[in-house]
Amino acid sequence: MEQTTKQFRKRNAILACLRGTDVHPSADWVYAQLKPEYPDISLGTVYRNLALFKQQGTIVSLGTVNGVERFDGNTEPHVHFICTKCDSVIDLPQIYVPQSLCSRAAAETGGQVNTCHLTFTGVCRWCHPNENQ
Amino acid sequence: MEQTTKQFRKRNAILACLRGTDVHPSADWVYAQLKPEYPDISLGTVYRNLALFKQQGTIVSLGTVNGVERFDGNTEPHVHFICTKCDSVIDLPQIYVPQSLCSRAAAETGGQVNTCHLTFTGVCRWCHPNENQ
DNA sequence: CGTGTAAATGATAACTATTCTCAAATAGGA
DNA sequence: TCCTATTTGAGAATAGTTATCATTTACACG
Repeated sequence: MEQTTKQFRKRNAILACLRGTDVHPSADWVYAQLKPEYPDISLGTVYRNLALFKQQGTIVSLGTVNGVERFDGNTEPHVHFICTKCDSVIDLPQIYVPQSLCSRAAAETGGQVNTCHLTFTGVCRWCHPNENQ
Repeated sequence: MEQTTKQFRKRNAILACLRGTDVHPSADWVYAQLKPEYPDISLGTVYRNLALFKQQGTIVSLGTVNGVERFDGNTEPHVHFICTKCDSVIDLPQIYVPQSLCSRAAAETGGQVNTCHLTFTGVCRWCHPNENQ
């Protein structure tokens, strides 16, 4: 447990940053977040480690929102809402994709199904003109 | 109907190309597809018109697959499967997202829900090693 | 038939997110 | 303290997409 001393300080900070937020950040957001505490951190390091975590399955990619990739430290499958005005990504934790859909998808593709993403887009309550609260 | 004579020949060809395929193409694919018949077509024109159609709602964007945006001429909501090996996008026409999920999403966000995308990823039957047929 | 005007297009430059390169720094074991 | 493998920073390179601008085109009007 003393293993996490120095070698991976920045790497660990990147992972902690992802796990400590629910904004589903981009690489740039993580970079900006860590910059004050690690003034010499490089954007390349953020990209590198995000790619590593993604490949390990430690984090998950939500795909791109408005051209930039967004990540999620919560690897449990869950549903997302994307606001097309402010590009925020919000969890909808009370909505589940029925398991039956996944098994039917596997049957219908005839291949192998690994992930399942249900995503709604629209205008969030803070961007919506008629509901500013 | 003589309106479709010359002014929008390329524009119409782009739309027809999208509507006449089920590969959920990228801008580059459309460009390559039209190049033989329209040797002087420009990639910029393809991008421009795809953006126009998307804004009009004539076509729909599936988001990016491996960094490139993919489009669908079928604007009816339906479910997709993306193969992470060959990047093909396949319709799963027999699977529907329960309407109840959409209304619950609208309720839960407190905003306005416009679209709903259910996407599975995995390995398609042609890329899957144990099922090469 | 000409002419004028607005829209569409081609060529290419510009932009942006991301990846790659490589030398320097670092960690941790011998 | 030295050695080796890994991580990192800085910046170059890449790829997809968008913006620019002069040219072309369609079509309405005379």
